Amino acid sequence: MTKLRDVAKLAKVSTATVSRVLSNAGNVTEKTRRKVLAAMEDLNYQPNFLGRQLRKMETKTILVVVPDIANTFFSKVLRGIESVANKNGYQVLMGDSQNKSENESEYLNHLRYKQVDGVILLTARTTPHLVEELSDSYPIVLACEYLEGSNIPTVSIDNISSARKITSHLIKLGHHRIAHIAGPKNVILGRDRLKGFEQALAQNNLEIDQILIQEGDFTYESGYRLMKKLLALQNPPTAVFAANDEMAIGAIKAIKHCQLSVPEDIAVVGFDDIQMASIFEPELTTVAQPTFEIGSTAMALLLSLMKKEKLNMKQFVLEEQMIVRESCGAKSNVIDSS
Amino acid sequence: MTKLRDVAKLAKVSTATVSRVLSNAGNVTEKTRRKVLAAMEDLNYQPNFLGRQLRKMETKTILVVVPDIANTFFSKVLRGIESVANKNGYQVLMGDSQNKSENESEYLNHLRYKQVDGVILLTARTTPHLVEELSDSYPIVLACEYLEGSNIPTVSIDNISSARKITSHLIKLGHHRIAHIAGPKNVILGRDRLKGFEQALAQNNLEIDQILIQEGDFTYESGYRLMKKLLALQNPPTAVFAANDEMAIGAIKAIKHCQLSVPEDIAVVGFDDIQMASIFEPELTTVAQPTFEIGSTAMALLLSLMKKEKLNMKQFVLEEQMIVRESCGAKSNVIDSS
DNA sequence: TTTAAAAAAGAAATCGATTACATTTTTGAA
DNA sequence: TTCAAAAATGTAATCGATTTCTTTTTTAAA
Repeated sequence: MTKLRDVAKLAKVSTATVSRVLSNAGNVTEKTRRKVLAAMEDLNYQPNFLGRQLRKMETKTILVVVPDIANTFFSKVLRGIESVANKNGYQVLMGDSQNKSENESEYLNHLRYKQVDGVILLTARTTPHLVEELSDSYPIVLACEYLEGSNIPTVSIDNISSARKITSHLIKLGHHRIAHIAGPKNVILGRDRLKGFEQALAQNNLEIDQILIQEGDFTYESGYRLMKKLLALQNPPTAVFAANDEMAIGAIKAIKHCQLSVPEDIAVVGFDDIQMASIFEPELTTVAQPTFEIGSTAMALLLSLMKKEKLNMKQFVLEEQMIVRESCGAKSNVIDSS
Repeated sequence: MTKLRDVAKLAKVSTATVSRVLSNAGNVTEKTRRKVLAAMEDLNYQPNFLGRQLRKMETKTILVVVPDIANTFFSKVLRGIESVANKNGYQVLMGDSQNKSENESEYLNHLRYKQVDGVILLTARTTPHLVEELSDSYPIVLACEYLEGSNIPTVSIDNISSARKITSHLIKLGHHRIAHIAGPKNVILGRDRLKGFEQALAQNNLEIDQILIQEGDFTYESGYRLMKKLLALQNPPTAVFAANDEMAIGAIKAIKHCQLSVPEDIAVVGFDDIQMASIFEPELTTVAQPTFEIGSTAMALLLSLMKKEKLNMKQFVLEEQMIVRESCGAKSNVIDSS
């Protein structure tokens, strides 16, 4: 490994001068600059980042912690993050927490150890306490999920109101007995979407039947399993709101396996608008989050944080959009009523 | 930031002793050890990795470069990598090259700059030259893809033979006019699967009609678009082999949109066995790669490389498995003939 | 030509931990 | 008790680049 000092020696200048050439800092004659560049070329010199990072105490790298890389929803958020990061000279690294809070905390240590300059959490299952504590000293942004009653910079949509809207949509279509395949109770998204679901029922004076609320874990399998359970009820639901698209697809699959059809026998709606939502049959009615924008906003926020800028706004709630497709039966309804 | 020196001062020992306690190096009395640990506790000391890394010239981190995180196939390989990595005290970071070779090269620079100890490439679109060159000096393992005529450590399946097998399967089912929606020509996987396809035709004395070979880019959209093109032919194919599941699903969708059905009118098979392959309707006949094992083997290989162990075997070809489901029509055939 | 200001270049400290080597302390056999 | 070997601890160099502080050189106005 040739190092800066070797370049300096060959070019017959000091290490300081080489460093100045390296960082384009100015105050270097064109003549010396050429001499140094030639020496670098000669020795095929590559600066060692560890040295630079140690001195500058920065890595120009940020870490994104994802709960589950297999979930394509997050990949779009990542694209948003990367687009802003790269424009600003930052590298993006990903860590997959695999839905385990231990892994999440593990990744957060990268901050303590100065391995990355900042972190965007697409999941906040770690003890809120830890995130709060770290957030005091290091740049952290939460995206998609958030921490209740916390002041940590956050970018997300209003999950409660979106869930309320899509549930109301089912109610408007004439359903009274609506089930909810919920997300995990320990995840804020799960709790919020449940809350929105319950609010919609309450607003329409519908009773909340606890047996119709089943807690899944955002996977296809749990959607399938819980739907089977709901179908086995004496009085099964006529509509189901699943807390994400994967579970919704699982639910539809379960319904089909019972020789029933969607939306004719049971209407199903999901949440997230993953790619499969528009490919699967029936096409899924769901809530589309502005994924790319969530990512880019989060990264912009993180940049401000890293620059220690004064923030006049730390929490962003972006607009979501309900996308009506086939699985809720609205379209066939429209045709019927026309 | 409290540093090692502060701990040493508080514990009234030398920095060397603190370092020894930190690394459990032994040669420290239990008494001093306690004193040091107490001081660390007191100051809430967290070692700075940059310092350690610079000195030891290692980061205990490896980087996995993925061509497209949105493709769930890779997430399973990643799980295999992580499982072995974590057992050996390595952190896994991911970089998404977004199918661009510039990004790929960019990520490879992490090696030069000593930001990671090793790299696993799940994509090798960069100029072979660059990878070859880096591979001389740094630990690099290729997984899934490989470089022709290269000696770089690699873990993959035999794409040519798998493609040949699944094409032969279609031929055995009675198809003579089989199309291939290929992967990109500049990706070895694309070329290999095409080669296998052609071999199968040749072995069965079927003519290769170039119009039936369409080059896609592994995305759903390209599968859809190219299938539409194939359907518009005067003499369309009766079966299609798509080089991956996403394109296969796109193709099926296109067929359905033309009021035709799969497999009755046209049989379709894919490659990879992503989760959607068994959820989508009709369920996809495809080739299942041992994803987890590819990942774990690649990581094990990388570990040996990083330890500079002598390798008696550098290239691994793992067993794949053809999974026959509905989309090829074999099952309905079986029922017919029974 | 002189001289003050500006620009260029160099010397050496620094970032934080590790470690080779040196020194001190402890151990235990003679 | 003595003393050599082993164990514990300390000192200071080191990893590679950046940066502060000086010193030297250049520039340009007087």
